[in-house]
Amino acid sequence: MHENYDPAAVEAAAQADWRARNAYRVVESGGAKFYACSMLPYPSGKLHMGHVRNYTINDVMTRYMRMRGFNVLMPMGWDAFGLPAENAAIEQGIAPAVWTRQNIADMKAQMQPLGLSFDWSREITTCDPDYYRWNQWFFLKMLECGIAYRRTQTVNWDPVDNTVLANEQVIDGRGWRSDAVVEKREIPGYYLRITQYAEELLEGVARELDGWPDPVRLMQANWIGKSCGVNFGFPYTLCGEPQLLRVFTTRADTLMGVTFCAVAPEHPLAAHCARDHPHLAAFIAECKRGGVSEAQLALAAKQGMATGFHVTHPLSGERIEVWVANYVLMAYGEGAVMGVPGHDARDFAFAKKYALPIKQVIAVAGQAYSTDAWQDWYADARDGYLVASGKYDGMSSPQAIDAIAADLAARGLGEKQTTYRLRDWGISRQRYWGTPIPIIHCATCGAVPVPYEDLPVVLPEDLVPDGSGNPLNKDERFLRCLCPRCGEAARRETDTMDTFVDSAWYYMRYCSPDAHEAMVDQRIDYWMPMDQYIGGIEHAVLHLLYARFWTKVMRDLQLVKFDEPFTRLFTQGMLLNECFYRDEDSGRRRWFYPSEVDVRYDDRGKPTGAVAREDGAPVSLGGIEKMSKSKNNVVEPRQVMQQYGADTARFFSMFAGPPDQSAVYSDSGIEGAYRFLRRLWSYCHGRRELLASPTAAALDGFAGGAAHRQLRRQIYLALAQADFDYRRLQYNTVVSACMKMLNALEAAELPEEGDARGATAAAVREALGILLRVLYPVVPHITHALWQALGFRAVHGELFTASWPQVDAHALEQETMQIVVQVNGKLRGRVNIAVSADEHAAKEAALADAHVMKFVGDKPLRRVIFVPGKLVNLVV
RNA sequence: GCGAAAGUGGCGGAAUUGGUAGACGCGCUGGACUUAGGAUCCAGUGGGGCAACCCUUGAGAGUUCGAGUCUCUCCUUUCGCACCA
Repeated sequence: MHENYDPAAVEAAAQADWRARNAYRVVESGGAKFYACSMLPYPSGKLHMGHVRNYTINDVMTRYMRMRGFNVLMPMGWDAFGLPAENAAIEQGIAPAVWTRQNIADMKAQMQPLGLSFDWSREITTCDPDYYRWNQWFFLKMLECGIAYRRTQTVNWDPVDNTVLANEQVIDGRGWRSDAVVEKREIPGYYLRITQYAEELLEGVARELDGWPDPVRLMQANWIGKSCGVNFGFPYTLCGEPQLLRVFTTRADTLMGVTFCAVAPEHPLAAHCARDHPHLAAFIAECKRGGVSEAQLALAAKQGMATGFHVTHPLSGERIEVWVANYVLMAYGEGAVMGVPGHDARDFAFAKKYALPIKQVIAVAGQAYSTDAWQDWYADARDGYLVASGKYDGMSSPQAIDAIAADLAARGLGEKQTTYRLRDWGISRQRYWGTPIPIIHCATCGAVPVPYEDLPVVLPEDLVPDGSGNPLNKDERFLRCLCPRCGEAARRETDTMDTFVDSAWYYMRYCSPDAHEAMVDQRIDYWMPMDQYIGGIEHAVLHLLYARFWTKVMRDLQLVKFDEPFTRLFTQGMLLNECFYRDEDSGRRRWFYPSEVDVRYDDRGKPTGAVAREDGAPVSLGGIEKMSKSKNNVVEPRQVMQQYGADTARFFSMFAGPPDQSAVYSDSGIEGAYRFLRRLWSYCHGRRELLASPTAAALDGFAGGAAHRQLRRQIYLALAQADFDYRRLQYNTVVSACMKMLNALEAAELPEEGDARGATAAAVREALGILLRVLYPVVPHITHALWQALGFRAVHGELFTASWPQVDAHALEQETMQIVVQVNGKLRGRVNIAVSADEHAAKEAALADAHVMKFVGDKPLRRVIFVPGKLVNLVV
């Protein structure tokens, strides 16, 4: 054993041992299984300190569960399709396939030294044909059963680059590369009918996902956005034919307050009215300009224009004018709304702007209604009753909704309906680097599915996008094919699938990555549903909802037997860093790397400012921010690992804060972690001879002195805390428990001579055996080395197969204990009493304390509260 | 605008869920050892006060023998949704 801790040597040796033993390869062999998985990363090529934290959380969890006896699966893969590879291709002229595979190799190489216990034999790369062929296969299955279908979609179109833009590529209504004004275009695409599962997805949130964080469940529920109301129509006549202008409302009770109707600019009735109305046509065109993102639409001012067209009120028979309004969404409900300015804040504002009549039909006792200004109670459906509504007068809102819905139904004009905010999932992307949609377009047969036996449709990997559209459209080798139905020459679909398709089911493929004949095989019954999924909160809605939907479709096609894929979900926090800047004379803001800055403190340790090392002149504190290149506050794991080793990086990232919250990187925190590991090493080095000496004293008959008993108690108390915190995934306090153990060991004054030597050796051996095992999941390398050097391996086998230490209840026992004495709830003293003491004995002990008596005085005792093991409170 | 979460020393954060607030670490102060140390070790470190004591978990109320923890009203920050009819 070397005297000094040398992380590089320790870590290389430990990893060599694990490799030689194939320590993390896992098979489906009986026993309780535990499947824990981190969301698969995009291979950007750079490993981030944030990755280190995320995967260490996963690794700590699984190493702990292995020690608890579980058969643990912890896989890793790559979300390898997507836009960044195409952007890199445009910038660097490299094929996305080459760029992506190189990045994967780089990232894997950076991950390796961290000592993560992945079973690499199950690695998945989503751009491999062996993987994405099952995207294609399942897509065809979904087409067969009607879950997948084709329809037109509205997209952002860049008329200069001739390409479709994602919402985030539209900046101020212009293409991010070309700067051309973006148009909306209608093009055909494939959709998945996730709305068919809306109710089940919502019920699952409420009933089955109790292992998920509440914010995520809430976000999913809001995203699905169920609302119950009435769908009905306003009759009108068009070219002599009776028609209905259908609307959806949750407030049918306000139907008698309707003073106008409003339709979306894309509504067919709007187009009809605009034919002889150039002003209206111009207004509609104006509304359709700009991006399609909803956030942009929401910021636009409410505008509308009357059409001059009228419909009939379904109950009163009044003539109601139809308006076109930009705040009505074609995609929600019927693309048309009834306007009730009296009881809807938005309609109220609209009516005020265009001088439309406002009619009160709901009253609340004690509240005065005025059309001058909006008040929140106008829209309240709880306390109101109907007025000016004919036969419905006096009803409560819920009663009126039922009565009005029944009357509409009786006239054949409407019915109660449940709608969802959730919309079908459009999976077509006019992009090259993705899974080809397995469809062939034939001039006579139309869109024909590729036969199953012809899968996979392989994506050519040698194309280099240049920014002007999808290169597949120019690749004749790919395009040319024969129609599977009529055998004539045909062309392949060039759209590819959304990358959310890849991530919707990859975690199932880990269970049987080598299954060549099927998407998944029977091994999935062993591993799934996953016990613990780990990922960022940013995936709270889309990815997790798509994965749940995909699972339910797989279940309905009898591929799997479970309803929900992820039993528990853990959302880990981000790693942030300080940043520093100086505004230069040129007006430019210069960001300093934290290592270029010295922070100054006053005598109390309060920071007083910071100066740049290069010139000693002050710099400003920019606060704590997400690590980003532009702010110069990125820390590369490589630097930390080279200087201090992987264990220090792991230890720091676990100790920095609770794993579910964001944490701040700090150099002194890294130093502190390194200091602890060095102390641990040197303590063990100092005790190696004691531990090597033969000892007759077995722990069973261990009767050592008070110092020995105190040490054992401290160690086991810390073990109990660590075990509790491992179970609730609070690894920062696990680390703190380990620090307490080492502090206790270092502080213990144990005899090392004569008869007591054996007892001391036994106590220290027991304590270190526990400490090394508790610390192992966090810092597996140094503990591996110390376990061997101190002779534990010879007795108990390898550390990575060791079992979790049990708390010895006997060691925690004590004869007397300190309890707190309160007088009127204020802390006034501490007394030692027997553990077995009852309330009476505790009271007597408390009253015997001089300091306590000072506060009790001769006042009569009104009440005594005794909490065994904690305190006694004297109420006077 | 709607919804959610969170505010604890100079800092990161503990407090096993109503029972000793500030564990553990960082930083800072003093000391020891040193040619030197930004290495290591020892001691101190929420605020006020000479002291007895008093105050202290964003602010204010409330429930309770007892509140960081529960309730209400504000304030601040972060996140999510964003015209959802």
